[in-house]
Amino acid sequence: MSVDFTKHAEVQRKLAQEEKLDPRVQGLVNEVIARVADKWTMTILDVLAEHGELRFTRLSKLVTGISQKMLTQTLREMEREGLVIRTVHPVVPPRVEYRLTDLGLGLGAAFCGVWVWAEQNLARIEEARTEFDQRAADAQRAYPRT
Amino acid sequence: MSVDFTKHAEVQRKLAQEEKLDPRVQGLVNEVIARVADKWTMTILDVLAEHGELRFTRLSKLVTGISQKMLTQTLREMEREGLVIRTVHPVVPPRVEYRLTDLGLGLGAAFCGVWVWAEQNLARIEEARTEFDQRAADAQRAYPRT
DNA sequence: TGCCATAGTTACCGTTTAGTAACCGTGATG
DNA sequence: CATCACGGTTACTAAACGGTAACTATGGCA
Repeated sequence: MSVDFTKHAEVQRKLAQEEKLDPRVQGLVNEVIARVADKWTMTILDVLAEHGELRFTRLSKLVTGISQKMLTQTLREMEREGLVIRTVHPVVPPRVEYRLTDLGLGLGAAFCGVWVWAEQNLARIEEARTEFDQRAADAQRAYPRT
Repeated sequence: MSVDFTKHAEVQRKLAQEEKLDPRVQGLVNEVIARVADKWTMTILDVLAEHGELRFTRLSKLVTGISQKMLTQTLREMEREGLVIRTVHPVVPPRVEYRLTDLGLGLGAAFCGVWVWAEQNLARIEEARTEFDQRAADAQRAYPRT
């Protein structure tokens, strides 16, 4: 329940510093993050960080819920961004292996913090949600819509 | 160009550990991250971390490019997740202030790593992209579509 | 009387995204 | 000759996203 204001102040300083460094960069960084921080990309990053090198079918089983199409698509994008390396062995049936580049591993490490945050604060978020919804329902009862 | 394998191994251990902790959690965490890691949410988080407390109109000017609708919408979602606090002063014209909760500040801190990563690796990503596109163009020239 | 500012909400509509399911090539196998 | 495995690609469709513009409420002010 207590807050580490030292840490927060530090974060604020960091964020402010980056703003000052280069105003143009902000947009680019934001774009990169937006591109990289999507649902499937993060899950694939995680799975590849965990298992090292994986073939397409194996990957599709480990990334629960993804469709073949989205897996292909996301992997291509990640390859384009330089996050994964795609190795095709010219045999039949085809054998294609995917693994993270240094860049990909670095991103995995960076995301680790968010991952940990999410894990640690799951309960708090769910709590906040039900509380919010409760307040919304109360307001609804007080001022019902037409 | 060199790789810090120590760090990477560490990351892999961390990620693996978390997997083991609770398989159900993975889905939940992923959902939370997916919800939180969108373009506007991150930008707003950033701006609020930098400026502390802001009114609606001021916020809309600092978050360049956002429409009134999306700002309202995103702020409501963030409030629901417990990331921001919305304070309404019952005066006229209305005065509404937004600021981050501890949870929001914590998320900002966690994302800081990703932010730094993106900033540091911008060049490498752009490089990877042009390289990829070049290879794609070459392949295209070698095997033109019908 | 009419207009201002603030912080929204709502209706409408085009764009983007993601999922389903079918199809493709190839060589080995039955 | 037909089927399977593997790693895709493609067409179709439903849902979500996000932008514009108009509308809301309220008290103060000219």
